[in-house]
Amino acid sequence: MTYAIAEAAHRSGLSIDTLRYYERIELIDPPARDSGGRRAYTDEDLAWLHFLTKLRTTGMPIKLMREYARLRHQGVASVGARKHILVRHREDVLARIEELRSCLQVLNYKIENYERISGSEQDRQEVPA
Amino acid sequence: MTYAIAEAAHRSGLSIDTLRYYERIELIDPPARDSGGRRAYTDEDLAWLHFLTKLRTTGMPIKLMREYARLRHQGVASVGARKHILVRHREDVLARIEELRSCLQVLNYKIENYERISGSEQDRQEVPA
DNA sequence: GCTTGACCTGGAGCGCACTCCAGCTCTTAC
DNA sequence: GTAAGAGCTGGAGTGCGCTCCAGGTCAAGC
Repeated sequence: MTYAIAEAAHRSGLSIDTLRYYERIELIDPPARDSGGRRAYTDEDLAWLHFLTKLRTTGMPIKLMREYARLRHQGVASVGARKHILVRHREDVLARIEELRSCLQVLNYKIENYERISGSEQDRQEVPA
Repeated sequence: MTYAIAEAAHRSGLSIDTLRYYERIELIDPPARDSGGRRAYTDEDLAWLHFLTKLRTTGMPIKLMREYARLRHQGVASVGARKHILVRHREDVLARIEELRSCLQVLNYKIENYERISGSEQDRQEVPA
């Protein structure tokens, strides 16, 4: 089973242009081509794309994703290096979640404040900032 | 108490250039100037900057921050609109946290997988993608 | 056999959020 | 009074991650 680029785009949630872009910058291997020279993505290609989108979503820079993709070509010899990248990235993601959570508290505080202001009729007594 | 731009940069965690940039794009009001024409930031300015950095950290686009800053000038009349922005943004942040969490599971799965591979001596039997 | 539509390539363009630069002024310390 | 250093302005440049475009090919349906 293979997929034309439009279908691969649909399934991966990326645009057609982005798929070709990812290929150009060597994030993904050039997929097979059909008789007419068109890209034919396999399920394996899609699985890799799916994983890449997870890395992107979590904010991994494309440079590092490329590094990871490069290591992948070296097979089992690079397992340690790849694991290292993912473990470090996991730390980044956890830190990011914590950061968001801490900002959330500020947001909550501000929102509560607005509720107090509009709840009461005391005008013009807004807390600065 | 006022602060020179270098000190304001230090305290806000932004760069001097970014402070001037934020002023240019009307994210912050032009601060007072000292006798020599140099910017003199107040504690209130810093408090606003501090809040802005929270919004930035949580991924609010600068356009929306500008809108928020604009509303702020309208005083109490805009409290509803400002609250609305923050409430919507809070939803975005919560959704983002959930997204990160879900990606974390994929990451964990991959890392465990790598641990199985390098733990056993079975080479070349890597799960695709 | 001709139109239509998906796909192809190489390369240019874009939006965002800064970041840097040249050339100037102003204060402070010697 | 002069040299150093912080700050000033307007404007150009940067890096990232796409996104768009022109001009062409190819296969399928009428």
